[in-house]
Amino acid sequence: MPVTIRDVARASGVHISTVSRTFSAPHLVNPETRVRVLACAEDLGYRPNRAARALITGRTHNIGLIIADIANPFFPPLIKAAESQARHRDYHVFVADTNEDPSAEEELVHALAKQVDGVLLCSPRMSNSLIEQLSREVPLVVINRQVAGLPCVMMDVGQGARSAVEHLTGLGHRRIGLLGGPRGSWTNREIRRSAGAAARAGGAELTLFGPNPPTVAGGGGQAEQVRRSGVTAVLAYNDLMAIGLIEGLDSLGVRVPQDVSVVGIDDIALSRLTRPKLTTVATPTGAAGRSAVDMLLQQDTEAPRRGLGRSTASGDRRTTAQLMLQTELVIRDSTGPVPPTGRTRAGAVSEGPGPQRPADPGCPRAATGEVVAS
Amino acid sequence: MPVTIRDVARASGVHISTVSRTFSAPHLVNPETRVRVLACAEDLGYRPNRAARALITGRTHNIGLIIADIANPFFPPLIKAAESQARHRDYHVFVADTNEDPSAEEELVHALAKQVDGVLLCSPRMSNSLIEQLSREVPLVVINRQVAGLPCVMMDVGQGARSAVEHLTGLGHRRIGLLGGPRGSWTNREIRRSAGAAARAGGAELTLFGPNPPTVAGGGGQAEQVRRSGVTAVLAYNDLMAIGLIEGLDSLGVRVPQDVSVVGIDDIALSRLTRPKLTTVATPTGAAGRSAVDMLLQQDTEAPRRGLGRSTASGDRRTTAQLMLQTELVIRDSTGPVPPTGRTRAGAVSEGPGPQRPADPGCPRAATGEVVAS
DNA sequence: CCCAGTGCTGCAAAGGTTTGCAGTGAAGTA
DNA sequence: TACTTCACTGCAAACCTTTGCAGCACTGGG
Repeated sequence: MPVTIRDVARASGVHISTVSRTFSAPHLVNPETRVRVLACAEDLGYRPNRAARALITGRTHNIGLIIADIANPFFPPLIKAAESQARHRDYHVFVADTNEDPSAEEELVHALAKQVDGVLLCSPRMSNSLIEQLSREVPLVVINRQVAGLPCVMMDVGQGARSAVEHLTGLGHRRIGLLGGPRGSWTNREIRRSAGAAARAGGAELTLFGPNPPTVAGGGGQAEQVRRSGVTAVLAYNDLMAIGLIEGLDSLGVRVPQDVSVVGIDDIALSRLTRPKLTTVATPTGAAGRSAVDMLLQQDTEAPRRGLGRSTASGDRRTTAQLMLQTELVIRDSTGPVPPTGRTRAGAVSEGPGPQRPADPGCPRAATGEVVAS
Repeated sequence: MPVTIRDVARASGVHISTVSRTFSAPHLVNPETRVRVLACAEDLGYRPNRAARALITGRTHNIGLIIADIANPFFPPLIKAAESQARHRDYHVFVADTNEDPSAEEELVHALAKQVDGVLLCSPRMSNSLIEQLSREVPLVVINRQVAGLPCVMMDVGQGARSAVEHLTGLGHRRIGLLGGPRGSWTNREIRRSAGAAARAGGAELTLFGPNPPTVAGGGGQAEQVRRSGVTAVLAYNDLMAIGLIEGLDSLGVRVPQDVSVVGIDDIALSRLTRPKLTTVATPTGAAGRSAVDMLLQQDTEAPRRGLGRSTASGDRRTTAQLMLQTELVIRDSTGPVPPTGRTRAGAVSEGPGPQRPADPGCPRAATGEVVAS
């Protein structure tokens, strides 16, 4: 039923190789023949079978993009940017979602392996060693994570976290919470490290809440703990969690930013729509998507799949680029000066009663929180 | 460099067909041989080439999912549901985004055609005839649209629009705006038709604003026109536009729902996070994704790709299922009674000065809006 | 002793395409 | 005329699997 190159050859009275060339190297075939073949192909509705073509050329002109959670609005801009960049270079992007599940990630890399020319691994949750192993099966570019020997594009979320914490200490906050993200996240480790250092430098104490799923619910679920801990400001793993936390605090009667300041990370579109508008660390997601595609395609054209280049197994560790993109703190309405009644060690000046803090049931230090730095 | 079945055969001292069977029909090979082959395969890191396998079996175990705009939070739940359903049946889903561009849709169907066993076309913007034509190239299931002769899963957005308008007329609104979606959208036509009928039945006048891109910006861009038109309530093509409209109205000093009521469609997660919480028509996106996968896979198993079944060209139009899923109005905080000072024809009782309407510069009727029904 | 059956494995064709090489005929050159 | 060049086209191998069929060595029954 499906029409093949053979049908077209028969219909137009030429050999299949001529039909093939009509599509993949038109300048090699006589113009007259070409139009005839093209006409027949059009007639029959022939389309070259891309799978069969890939089998022999070793090129699919597809890119796989594996995403931890497509429902997180952080990713769509990255996806769009990658797609647009790929389109310019005549590639298609296939996206797959893993539900934050490491085993699904591995599974998907295998599934994609021979159907794409390379895979963009976005915020992977699996182990470094597994990633390295998979990279022998198909060219990989890792986004939002650093793994040695592989091309990576990262966002300098450490710098962002530092700026955020400095912003908070600058506002007088001395007891800051860190709303942690998912286990296994490189970004999470970076944030934690840098925020810890910045807090120490600013004379503040950092309390960790987590790990949590990086979702609105994940943020909201810690509202009670945050309230009880007595922190006056929180840096969240991402905007979604920050928004969830604000929601949760709100329903507990804690106002943002009057009672507690909250800052997110990512600067998703949504962060401009909530009330209060979210102070957050903007990450260059579009640039990340574009760069990742570029790096993959460059690596791909450098290393011909077939024929020469029979890379001498060892010792040709290509100079794998690792790209670090800058982030930027965007100050909006969810952060403010430390509340007058807040028990900050630095002894913020009390300016009268001010807004009433919610009841604090005798648990002035971290409730479930672990003190990371002080 | 890539290790093939031949390498494994050589290493384990058997014929390639035995290796093949070890993976695709293990019960046909001697247990001893099997473990030896498996060991060698493991050793060499062999993975069957899915593209080559697909070439001969005619099955890829992949499903393509083409989405109009991945950044629209309406889609992720559908994608997730489809993926999970597919996973249960041992299929993978590849998602592709078209940026609401009809030509990208066609392009993508071709690109996916031979690399998947079928394609789910979600909210397509191309013409019916083109869709039918493409369906001869690869099995198709259409979501959010009705096209004759093809399996479709739709949401009864007409019923939803009707409920929404009835809700509004029940609140006393007699001048209702319809914030239209993108050109070429089946959903848009359905909404318009049903909303028009419901308005007529309720004695209300319906004013159309649009078409617009189905985004926050698309909704916000009509805020000025909506204000000038004098409508007291608006039904938006989707939640995103509703939210954008609310934002836009807010910055014009028009309050929702006191001055104008707004209802969206889709019930995306975001609609519970905005202030005011959005009244909207909930659409069963998860069920749609699951059903679409089921329909595709059923159709796929019915029709063996190779060998028998050589369908007699005409006359075997399989009874193509068309599924209509129910929708439901969710009343939250963005709708309220018609404002006392509103110039409604039904003559709502004036209850004193009430909230001041914004200045209306002598343009009491539809500004750019087209009256659809009255 | 023959035959059928069983359990496993090898053989080779098939799937749709690309591509190096060789062959064709015609035109151009000496 | 003979030789080269040129533009085009056909041939066949190759890519990596799967799978129907046949062959093999045994076993057990008649």
